Amino acid sequence: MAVTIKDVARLAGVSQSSVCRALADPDQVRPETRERVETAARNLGYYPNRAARSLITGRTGNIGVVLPDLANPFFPTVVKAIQTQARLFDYAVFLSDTDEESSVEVPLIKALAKQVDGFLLCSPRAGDDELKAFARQTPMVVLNRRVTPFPSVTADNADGMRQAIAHLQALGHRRVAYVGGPRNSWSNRDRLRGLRAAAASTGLELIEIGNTAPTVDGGIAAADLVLASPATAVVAYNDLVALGLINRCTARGAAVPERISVVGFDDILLAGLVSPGLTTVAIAKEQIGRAGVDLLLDLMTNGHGDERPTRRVMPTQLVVRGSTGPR
Amino acid sequence: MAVTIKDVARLAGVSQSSVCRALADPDQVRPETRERVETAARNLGYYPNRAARSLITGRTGNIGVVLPDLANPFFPTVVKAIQTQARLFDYAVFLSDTDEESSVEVPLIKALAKQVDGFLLCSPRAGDDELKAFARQTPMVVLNRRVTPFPSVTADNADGMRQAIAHLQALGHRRVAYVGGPRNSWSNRDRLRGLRAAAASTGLELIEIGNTAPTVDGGIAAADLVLASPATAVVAYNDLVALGLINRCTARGAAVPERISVVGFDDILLAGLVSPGLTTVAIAKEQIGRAGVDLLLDLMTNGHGDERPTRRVMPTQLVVRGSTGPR
DNA sequence: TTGAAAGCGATACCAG
DNA sequence: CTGGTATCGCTTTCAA
Repeated sequence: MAVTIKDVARLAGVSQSSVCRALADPDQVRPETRERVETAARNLGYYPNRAARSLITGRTGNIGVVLPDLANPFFPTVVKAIQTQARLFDYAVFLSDTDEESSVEVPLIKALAKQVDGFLLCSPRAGDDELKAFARQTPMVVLNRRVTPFPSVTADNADGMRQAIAHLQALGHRRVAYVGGPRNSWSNRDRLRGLRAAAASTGLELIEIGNTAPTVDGGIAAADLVLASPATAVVAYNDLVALGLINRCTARGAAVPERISVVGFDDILLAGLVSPGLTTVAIAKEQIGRAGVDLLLDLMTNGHGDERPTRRVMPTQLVVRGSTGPR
Repeated sequence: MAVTIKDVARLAGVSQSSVCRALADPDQVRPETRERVETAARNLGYYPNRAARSLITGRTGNIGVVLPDLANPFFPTVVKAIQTQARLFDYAVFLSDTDEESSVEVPLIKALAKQVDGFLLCSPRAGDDELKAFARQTPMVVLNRRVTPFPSVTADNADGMRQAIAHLQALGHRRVAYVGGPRNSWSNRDRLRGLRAAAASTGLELIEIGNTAPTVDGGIAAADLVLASPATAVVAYNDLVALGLINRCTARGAAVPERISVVGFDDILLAGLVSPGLTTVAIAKEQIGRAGVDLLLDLMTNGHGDERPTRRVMPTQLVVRGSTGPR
C-alpha cells in the first residue's frame, strides 16, 4: 500500500493535522516540527493522495482537454502549450480525443467532470445548447469557437482570410475556390465568413466547394471538384486539406502552383517542409493554448461574474511560400 | 454542488447502498428497485465521483501517459491509439509531455502516481535504475524501450534497419551515414545496433555521424556533417531528422536523392507528402499504443507474476518512396 | 434483497 | 502552535 499522511505523522511523532499544515503552509507550524515532518515525508517518499484531497477541497488540480482529433498536427501543438502552462500552475492534464464524433463530446465531459476543475474545449463540435447546459456547472473555456457564456480564445480568421485574399489578388487571381472543413466547425464558418467578406470587398469571385473532412483525404477528395471549377487558386480549410489538394492535383497533372495556387490555414510543421512550400495563414497555436489555460484558471478561481465573457482573439499571419499568380 | 449518490437515493426512496448496487451490479437488486434508481439517476444526471470511488476501491480508472515530445508526430498517433483503446475499457488518460527533459520524468510519475492505476511510458529517457525503483509500486508498461522488469512494446528496429540497408545496398550504395537521435534514447541505441549488424553482414560501410535532437532542426544541423562525409546515402534516426536533412541538403544544392539518398524511420504523415516522398521504415504506431494498453490492463488486473516480463515486438516495414542509387 | 454504518486519505474546524 | 474530530462521496461489509 502507498504511504499515507498517517505514516508520516507516526514517523514524525506528530498528528495528521500537523503534517498537513507543515506541508501546506510551512509558516503555520514551529520550524522544528516542520523539519521533522519534512524529513519524515521525504524518507517515506510521501506524496499526498490528490483524490482524497479533492474530496474535501472540492478541487482536483486537473484540467480536462477535449479535442476532435489528435492526428491533426494543429492540436498536439496546442496541447503541448496547454500542458506546459498547466504544469506551471501545478495542474495535470486529462486528454480526450473525440475522433470528430460530436456525439461523444458531452458524455465525455460529463464523465470527466468530477475529476477536473475545468475544461478546455478545443474546437468542440457539439451544439451550442448542449454546451450551454454546462454553464453553471463546470468552468469551461472554449478554444477556436465562441459559445456564450464561455470565455473563448480564437484566431483572427477573418483577418487571416483577408490577408490570403489580398495576396491572391495581388498575384493576379480573379477566381478563388474555398474547400470548407466540417460543417459543424465554428472555425470553418468563421473562415468562410471572413473569406466572403474579403472576396466581396475586393471584387474577387469566390467559388465555394462545400465541406470536407479536415484531413489529407478530405483534400484529396475535394481536389477534382476544384479542378473542375474555373478557379485558378484555392483556399483550404486547413493545411491538411491543402496538402491533400496539392497531392491530388499534382497526381492529376495539374501543376501546383502554376495551374492552381493553394493556400492553407494553421501553418503546421508540414507546411514549411513540402516543396514548393505551402503558403498558409499561421495561427499562434502556443498562444492559444497558453491563453486558454490562463482564462480557465481565472474562471476557476474568480468565477465568472455576470459580465460578458472574455474573448481573446489571437492574431493570424499569412506566411507566403509557394504560391504564384495564374499562368 | 454536483449531484451525489445521496440525492439519487433520496429521489429513488432507497438507501445509498442500493443505489450503489443497482448501478454497479444490476442483478443484485430487485428489478423494481433497479428501475427506480436508474430513472432517478438519469433524471438527476448523476455521474459517480471517481475520486471518491478510487479512495475506497484503490482504483482510479485512469492511466497515465508520459512522453518526451508531443510535437513529434510519432507520439500523437500513439496517444490517439492509447486513448481509443483505453476508452474501450472505460479508462481515462492523463497526459504528460516532458519536453525531452529526462529529469522531470520521475517527479512527474511520482506526482501522478496516486491518480492513475498505471503508466504507459513512451520512449522514457530516464535511467533504468530510476525506473526500476517503481517496479513494486506502480504498474508500468514501457513503449519503445526495454527495462526489466516492465512489460514492453517495441518496434523491430533491427529488422527495419536490415531492410533499409538491404534496400540501399541493392540501389548500389556502398557508404551509408547514420544520423543518430538522443543519446539517452533506447530506440536510438537499438536502431544503431541493428544498423551495425546489417552493415557488418552486408559489407557496407557505416559512417556514424553522432547524436542530434530528434527534430527537424536536429536534421538540419547534421546535414553538413553528412555532406562532408563520403556517404552517398544516409539513414536518419527518425523522419523529422530525415526531413531536416533533406531540407538542408537541398538548400545547399545537394540534390536529394541524386546526390544523397535519405531514409527515415517512423513513417509519419509528412513522409508521404513531401516530394519526392521520403523512404522510411514504418512502425505500427497504433498497434504499439493498443498493445501497450492491453499489457497495462493485464498487469493491473493480474499483477506481474515473477515470470519474465512480456515483451511485444511490433513489425517494421520499409516503405520505399523517393530513394535512388548513387549517381 | 435491503439498510446502517464503517471506513478510504486528506483537510479544516474547533478546542486547548 | 497543536491535536482531535467531522467531513467529502462512495463502496463494502454486516445484520436484518
